[in-house]
Amino acid sequence: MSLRIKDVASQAGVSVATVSRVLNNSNSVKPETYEKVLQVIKEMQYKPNAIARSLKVKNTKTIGIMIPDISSYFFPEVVRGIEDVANMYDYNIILCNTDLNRDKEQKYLQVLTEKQVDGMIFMSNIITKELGAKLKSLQIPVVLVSTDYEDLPAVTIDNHEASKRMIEYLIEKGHDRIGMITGKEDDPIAGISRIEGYKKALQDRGREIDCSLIVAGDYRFNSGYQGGKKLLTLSQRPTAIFAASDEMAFGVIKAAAELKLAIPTEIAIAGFDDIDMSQKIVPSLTTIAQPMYNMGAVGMRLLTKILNGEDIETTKIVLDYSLVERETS
Amino acid sequence: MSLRIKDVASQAGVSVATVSRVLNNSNSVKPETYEKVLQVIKEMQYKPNAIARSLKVKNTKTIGIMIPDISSYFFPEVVRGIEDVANMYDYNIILCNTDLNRDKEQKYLQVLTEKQVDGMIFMSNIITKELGAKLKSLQIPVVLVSTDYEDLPAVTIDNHEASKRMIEYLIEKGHDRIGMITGKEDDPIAGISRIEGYKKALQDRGREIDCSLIVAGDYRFNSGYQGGKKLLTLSQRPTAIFAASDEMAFGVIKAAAELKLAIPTEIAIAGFDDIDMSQKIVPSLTTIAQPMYNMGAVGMRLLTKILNGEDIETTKIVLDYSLVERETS
DNA sequence: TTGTACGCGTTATCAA
DNA sequence: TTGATAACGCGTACAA
Repeated sequence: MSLRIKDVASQAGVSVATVSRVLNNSNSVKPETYEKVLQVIKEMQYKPNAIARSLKVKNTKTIGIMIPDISSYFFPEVVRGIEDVANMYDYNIILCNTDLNRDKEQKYLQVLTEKQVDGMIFMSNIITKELGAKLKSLQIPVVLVSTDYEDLPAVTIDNHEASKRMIEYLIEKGHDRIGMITGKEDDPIAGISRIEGYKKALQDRGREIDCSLIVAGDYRFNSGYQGGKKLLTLSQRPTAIFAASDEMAFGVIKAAAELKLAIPTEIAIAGFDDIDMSQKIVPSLTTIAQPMYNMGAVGMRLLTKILNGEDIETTKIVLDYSLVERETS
Repeated sequence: MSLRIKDVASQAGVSVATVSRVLNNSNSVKPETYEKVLQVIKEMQYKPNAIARSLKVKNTKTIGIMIPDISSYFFPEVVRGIEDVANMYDYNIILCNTDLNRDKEQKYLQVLTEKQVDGMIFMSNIITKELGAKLKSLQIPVVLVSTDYEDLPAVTIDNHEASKRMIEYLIEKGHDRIGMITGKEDDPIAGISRIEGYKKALQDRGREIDCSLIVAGDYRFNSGYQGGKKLLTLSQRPTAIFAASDEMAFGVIKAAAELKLAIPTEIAIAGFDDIDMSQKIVPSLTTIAQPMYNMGAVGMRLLTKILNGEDIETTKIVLDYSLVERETS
C-alpha cells in the first residue's frame, strides 16, 4: 500500500496536522518545521490521496464533459479549449460520449454526480423539457456550450444571423438559386436557426423560397453527399449550395466532383463551422467560422467563475462568428 | 447537503449495512427488505457518494488518458475506442493533453496518481529512459498505445512493415523516384520505423537511396506542405511522394495543386494513418490504414484485464494494418 | 438475515 | 506554533 500522511508525520517527528498544514501551505507553521516536513515528503515520495481529501473538503477538482462523439469534427477543438482552461484552474475533465443516446446520457449524468464532479459542460443532445429539468435539478453547476436552454448558463453564437449572413454573401456574389442542406429539423440551435437564417435572407431580398432547394441533413458527410447529389441533379440546379456544417459541405464537394461540376464556377459551395480541414482541402472551403476553441475555453471559464462564486455579468454569452471566404465560392 | 446512506436507512427502517447491501446487491438480504429499500432509494432519489466508496474500496473506476492533443487528427478516434470499452466495463476516463511537454506530462502523472486512477493509457511523448522508469515506478498499471517501451504493455502496428509495404506498392505501380516526408527522427515508432521501412523496400529492390528525396516533417499539415513544395520543385522531381501521416499528405496535395500538378498522373501521393478525412476529400487519399478505434479499444481491454487480474496471453499486441488504394495513386 | 462499529486518508476545530 | 481528535460517507468484519 501507499504511504499515508501519518507515515510522513511520524518520520518527520510531527503530527499529521502539521503535515497537512504544509501540504496545503496554510500559514502558522514554523519555517524550520516546514522545511523539514517538505524534505521528508520528497524523500519518501509521498503523494497525497486526493480521494480522501475530496471526501473531506467536498470538491473533487474534476468536471464532466458530455458530448455526442469526440470523433466527429466539431468537438475535439472545443474539448481542447475546455481542457486548457480547466488545467489552468487545476481541474481535470471526465469525457463522456453520449452518441445522442438518452440512456447513455442518463447513465453518465448519474455517474458524474455520484463521482461528485464539481461541475459539468454539456453539449450533447437537444435539450428536451425532461432533460432540461434534470440538468437544473442536479445539485451541480452546468454550462451549456453550443446549445441553450431557458436560464441555464450557455455560450453560443448567433446561428440565425450567421446563416443569414452567408446567404447574403452568396446573393451578392450573384447567385440566384441557392440550395441548402440543413441540420436536424428538431434542433433549435444548429438546425432550425440556420434554416430560418437562410429563409430570412432570401425573404429580405424579396425572393421566393423554393422548397425543392432545401434538403434535410444530419451534419455528417454522407447526408451532405446525398443531399448534394439530389440538388445537383435537379433539372434546374442551384448555382450555390450552403451546407449547415462543413462536413456536409465536403460531401457536396464530393458529389460535385463526381458530376464533373467545376467549383466554384459551375457550383459554389459554402459550409458552417470552419473545422480545421476546411482550410486544408483543395479547393478550400468558404464557411462560417465558429470559434470552437474559444467556445470551450469561455464555457469552462464561466464554469470556474460559477464554482468560485465570482461575480458574473451574464450567464448567456454570445461569441462572434465570421465569414471566411475561400476557394469554393 | 446531499442525502447520505443513513438517511435512507432510517427512512426505510433498516440499518446502513442493509442499505449498503442492496446498493452493492450482495446476497443475503430478504427479498422484501430489498424491495423496500430500493423503493426508498428511488423515492428519496438517493445517489451514493462514489468518493466515499472509493476511499473504502480503494478503486475509483476511472482511468487516465495521456495524449499529445485531442484536436489533432489521429487521437479522437483512438480515444473513442478507449471510452467505448471503458464504458462497457464501467470506467470513466480523465483526458489529459500533454502537448508533448515534459512538464505538463509530469504534472498530469502526479495528479492522476493523486486522484487514484485505477490505470492509465499513455500515448503521448517519446518515452525516454527517465519517463519509462517513472511509468514503471508508478503503482498504477499503464498500457501504451501506438508507442512502445521495454516490457510495458503496448498495442501497436508494425510500422516498419507497413511503410515498406506502401513503397513496394508504389514501385509496382511503376514509380521510380519516390520521395518521402518523414515523421520525427527521434521518434522510434512513427518516425524511424517508417523511414527504415521506406529504405528497406528500396534496398530490397536494389535501388539507390537518394537523400534529396527524403525530407523531414512533424506529422502536421504545414510540414507536409513545405516538404511537398520542396520535393515537387526539385529539378528531377519524384513521381510519387509518401508522407508519414495523412495530414502531411494533405499538405502535399495542396502543394501539388498550387504547382498545377495533376494527381495521380503527374504526382502520386500516399499517406499513413487513414484518418476519416482521407476517404472524404477529392481526390481521396491512398494510405496505410491504422485501426485507430481498435487500438484504443484493444488497449483499454488489455488494461481491464490487467486490472481484473485476468490471464493475459501477451502484453505486447500488434494489430493489423492495411493498404487502402484510392484516387491519389 | 440483520445491525453495530470500526476504518479508509484527509482536513479542520479546539486546546494547549 | 503545534497536537489530538472528530468528522467526511461508505463498506464490511463480526456479532447477534
